[in-house]
Amino acid sequence: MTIKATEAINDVCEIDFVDAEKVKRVRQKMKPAEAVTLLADTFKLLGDPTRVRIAFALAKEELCVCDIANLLNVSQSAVSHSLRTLRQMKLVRFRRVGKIAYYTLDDDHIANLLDEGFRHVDDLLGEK
Amino acid sequence: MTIKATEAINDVCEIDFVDAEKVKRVRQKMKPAEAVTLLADTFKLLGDPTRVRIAFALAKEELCVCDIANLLNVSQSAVSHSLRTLRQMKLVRFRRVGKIAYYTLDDDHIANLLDEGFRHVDDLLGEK
DNA sequence: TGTTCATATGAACAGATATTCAGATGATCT
DNA sequence: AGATCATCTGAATATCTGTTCATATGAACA
Repeated sequence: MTIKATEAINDVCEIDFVDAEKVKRVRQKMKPAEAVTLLADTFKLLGDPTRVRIAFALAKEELCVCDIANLLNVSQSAVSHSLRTLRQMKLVRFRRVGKIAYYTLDDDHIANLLDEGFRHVDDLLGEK
Repeated sequence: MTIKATEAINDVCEIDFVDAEKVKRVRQKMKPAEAVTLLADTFKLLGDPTRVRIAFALAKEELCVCDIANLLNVSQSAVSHSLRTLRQMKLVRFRRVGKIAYYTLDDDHIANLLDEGFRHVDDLLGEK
């Protein structure tokens, strides 16, 4: 049994699938494009050392913009920009007390992602 | 008790910490720069829909380049480029059988990251 | 009201990135 | 050896991204 591969993209090998059954099985498990895009956007957000550090710090304590900037030795503007994108993607949330804005992680999943991620890199760094 | 903030970056508010104790506590918990950079690079790698789909598919089955390209409807060249970066960062591993290269996830942590990530976005998408 | 302070924001620039294209490599088969 | 096939790779390009700079906002306080 063979299945002709799509020819929409000319660079794709125009042969039959190497293992059509396997591909079929995987295809059924794939997530909808909407979820994939959203997940990629979430990872992309964490794909920056400054934002990783911000998120990690906020996983430990609720912090205001100014303290984050000082803690990480990054300009207030840069922190604010980062926090906005993190906010837009619902990774962090904040409450305002007077002129001070206190930020926290909005979601336990994010703390879990960071933990699992650090476990991964610790393994990598430990291998040497 | 007050601690004078660093003045290295002029945009940072040059005031004392809003909560010096809290900042001190967090600072002690922060991860070394090396680990942070590596983690950010890992997230960055997953911050792309194509690579999320590749990694997710490889979490389910071992697949060759050609089948991945056909499955995801992406050019073989693009898949190969993506796989190389995933390989360099030790997210995937491959074995070669003749001319065919079979790829799998190199690390359970990555599958866990994807699972936790999809749980997060499913929550987000469910809220609407 | 005027000043100071914490935060937010828009524009702009430098550096990074994903994809495409063209061609290389190395394995299989005739 | 020559042809075909799967995969890899370098260069080029168009797009995106993080930071900075300058400025705006809006709260607190004198």
